[in-house]
Amino acid sequence: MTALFISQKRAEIPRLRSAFPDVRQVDPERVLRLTKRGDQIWLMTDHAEWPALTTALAAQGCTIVVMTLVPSEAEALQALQAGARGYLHALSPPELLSQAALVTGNQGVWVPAELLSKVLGAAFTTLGGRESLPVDSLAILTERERAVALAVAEGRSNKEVARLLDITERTVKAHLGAAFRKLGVRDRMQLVLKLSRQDENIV
Amino acid sequence: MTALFISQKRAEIPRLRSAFPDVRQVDPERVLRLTKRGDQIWLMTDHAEWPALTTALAAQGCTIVVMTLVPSEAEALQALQAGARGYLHALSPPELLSQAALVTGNQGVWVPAELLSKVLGAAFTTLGGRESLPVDSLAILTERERAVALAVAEGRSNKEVARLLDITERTVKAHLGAAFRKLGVRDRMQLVLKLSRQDENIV
DNA sequence: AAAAATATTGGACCGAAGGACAGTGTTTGA
DNA sequence: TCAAACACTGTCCTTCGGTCCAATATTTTT
Repeated sequence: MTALFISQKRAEIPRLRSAFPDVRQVDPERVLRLTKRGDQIWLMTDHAEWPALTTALAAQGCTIVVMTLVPSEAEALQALQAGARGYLHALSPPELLSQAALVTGNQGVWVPAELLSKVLGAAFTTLGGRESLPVDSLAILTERERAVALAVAEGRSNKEVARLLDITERTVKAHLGAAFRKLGVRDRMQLVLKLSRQDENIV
Repeated sequence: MTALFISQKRAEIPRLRSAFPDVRQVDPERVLRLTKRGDQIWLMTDHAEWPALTTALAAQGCTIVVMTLVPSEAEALQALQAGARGYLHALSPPELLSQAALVTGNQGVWVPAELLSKVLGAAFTTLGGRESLPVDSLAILTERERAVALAVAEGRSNKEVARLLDITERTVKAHLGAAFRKLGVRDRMQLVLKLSRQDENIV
C-alpha cells in the first residue's frame, strides 16, 4: 500500500508527513500512471480537475481522501459523490489524519463531525426515503426456533448447532422443522435465501 | 468502553459474540439507563422504536451500529439520519463486524459497499475482496461448473439442476464437487453464503 | 383448572448429498 | 501429435437432512 499526496501547488503539508512519513508527493497529471489498487491518496482541491481525478482513481480501486483549506458542505458532497471516502481540512492535526486513514482504509467514510449531519441530511433529502418496512419473518418463530434458524442460516450443520446450543441434534431437527413449516420453506437452503435476500421479495 | 447488543427478541447473534466476546445483551426498554458516553451499541431493527432509540442513544454520546436481517437503502438512510454511525447485515462475518467497530469507533461511518453508493449517491468502486468477488470466485470454475454452482446457489436441488441443464444428477454432483474443491467450501450452504455475501466479504 | 404452546428427546425411515473409484468421448493447447 | 483439460456417466458407500411416529415436562394462556 502506497500513500500519495496530490497537489497542484508545491505546498507541502508538514502535518501529513508527520502522520505518514512515507507519503510521496505527485503531480495531478502523472498520478494515474503511478497508482494501483489499494493505494491511499490524499488529494488537495487546489486544481480544477480534482473531482474527475477522484472518480478516475476510485475506479482504479484507490482510497481517496480529499483535503481542502476551506471546508464546505457542498464540496464534501462533491468529494464523496466523486468516490472519495474521506473529506477533511488540510490543516487537521496528525491524529485526525491518522484516524481518517484508519477509517477510510477499512471501507469506512470519514467526514468532519460538524459536516456529517449536513452531508447525510442532504443525501437523505436528495434520494428521498421511500418507506418499505420489511416484515421480519423471524417474528413468527419461537425463541428457540429462531436461534436454531439463525445458526443454520450462517451455514452450520445440525450437529454444529446442537453443540452450540447444547441440545441434541434431534432437538435441532425438531426446532428446524417447525421453522421450515412456519416460514413456508422446504429446506435450509431456502431458509438462508429467504433471510439474506428478503429485500428482493419486498421491493 | 462497553459493548451492548440490543434486541427485542432474544435472538443471539453468534458471530457478534465471536467478534466481541464481552458483548452484553440488553432489552430496548432498559438500555437508556445503562449506557454512558462512548459505549458501542449494536442495535437490531426488530422493534418499532429503534429509530427513536438510536437518536436518544446518539444524544448520549454512544456509537450506534444498526443491524438488520433485511438491508435496504431506505433503512440505511433512516439509521444514519437517526444518528447511527454504522449499518450492516446482522449475519455479517466476524471480520466485518470488527471492521465496522473500528471504523465507527474512530468517528467514521460504515455502510456496506453495495449500499454506500446509493446512500451517498456516489460512484464507489467495490474495493477489497480481492479473491472474494463473485466474478473472481467463479472465474476459476469451468463454464459447466459455474452453471451448476449458480443454479445450486439459487436453492435448487441436484435433481432440479440436472433437469435444468439436461444432464444426469450424477454429472451435477461431479461438477458441483469440483466447484466445492476449487472454491474451498464444504457444501452447498457454504457456497450460497460465499456467493450471496460476497459484496460484504472483505478479508 | 383446563387447554394450548413450548422445549426437549427417542426411534425409525428414506431420500438427498457428497465422495471414492472407474470409465468414455471431445476439445484444446503446447 | 500427444497430453491435459473438460464434459459426462456409472456403481457403491457413508453421512446428512428432513419427516413420521411417538413421549414428557414446563410455561403460558384462557
